[in-house]
Amino acid sequence: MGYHHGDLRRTLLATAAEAIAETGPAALSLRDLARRAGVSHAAPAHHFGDKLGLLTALAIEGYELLAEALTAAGGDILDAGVAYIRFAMAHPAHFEVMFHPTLYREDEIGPARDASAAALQAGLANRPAPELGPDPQLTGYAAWSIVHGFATLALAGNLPPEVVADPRPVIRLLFAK
Amino acid sequence: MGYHHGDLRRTLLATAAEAIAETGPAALSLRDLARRAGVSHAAPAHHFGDKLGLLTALAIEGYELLAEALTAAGGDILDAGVAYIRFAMAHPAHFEVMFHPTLYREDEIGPARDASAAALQAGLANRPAPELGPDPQLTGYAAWSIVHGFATLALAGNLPPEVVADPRPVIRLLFAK
DNA sequence: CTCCAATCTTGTCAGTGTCAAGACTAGGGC
DNA sequence: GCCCTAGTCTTGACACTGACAAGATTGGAG
Repeated sequence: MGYHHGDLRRTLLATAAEAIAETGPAALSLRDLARRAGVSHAAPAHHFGDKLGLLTALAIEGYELLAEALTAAGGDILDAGVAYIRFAMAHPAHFEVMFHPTLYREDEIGPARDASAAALQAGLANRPAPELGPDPQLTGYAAWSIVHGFATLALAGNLPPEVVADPRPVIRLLFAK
Repeated sequence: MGYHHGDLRRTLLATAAEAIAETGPAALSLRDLARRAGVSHAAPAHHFGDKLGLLTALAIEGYELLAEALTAAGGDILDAGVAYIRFAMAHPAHFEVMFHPTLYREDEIGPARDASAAALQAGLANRPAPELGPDPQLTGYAAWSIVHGFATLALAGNLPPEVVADPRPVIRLLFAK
């Protein structure tokens, strides 16, 4: 740990994720983050420039984590779907920010975003052709929609716990013949 | 048009919806709304109490609009799904707020919310039994997930315009045998 | 005509994001 | 050993925001 604080950047990102998970991005306060980290109110600015910068960094981190989770899930699209939902539940703040472009600078997240997209499409490609239907691309959007919607609804508290606990049966309905 | 402004309440809600649709809920400013409406900075407080109050009113309005749209769509669940997505695209700010409980007071939206839920379940009940699968409730969550996910992804700019233009083929994939 | 309740204004306060300027620290070149 | 530069953090300031209190204005009921 280097100087006064050492890994302030990491600490701020982690604390921001906590705060957002509890009270949402709208209530996020840089000064509050600084207080929790024990630094002055202007310290965050040095690492992230401004608030958008911090949220941009969070979004990038989120896309990287998602890409990892998806590739770790292997080639099966069902497992990828479950991994997608688990990621959202495990990192609600990242997930929240990632899909709200007004919260960050979209032009800075390119590479990280592409990595996630590639991981998603890879999962789709490994699926047997008959299950993909006549238009595989449409099936891809349907799959993304169902897991994304499931995750979003679960995070907002709109799905009962027992359903959230095992998303597999719900996802399977899209591919069941 | 009663007093100085007349229907300030309605104007503020409409302007808030515009502002949120453009820059997101986090950037919403009561003082800015007041300026746009041509009233003093404290005028909104009288109608909504505080910021949460305004967003709560928006959420209620959203649930009412959604309930209307769903019942107007008739008994078919495919049409209901399309109506759900069209509602989200037509009223992005309402939709955004409705599904972010940290933005408003959940204990004040009961009735409006129940009306929407009832309209949704009615659509599901009118569906022929074989399409609902072994567990109709799970199918309901799957249907909700796919249309909600589709709407959310579309609003965040993650779906190509031609797919958004006609969501039907994507939704149909869930029920196609 | 009076009075009242609803609506809006003015004034104020603490809290926030951002910028500018300066202070401190670590580590490398001499 | 010493300096000096780049990176890190602090201090101070400013405009803006949400919220509160107190007062002004208005339309309408009686």
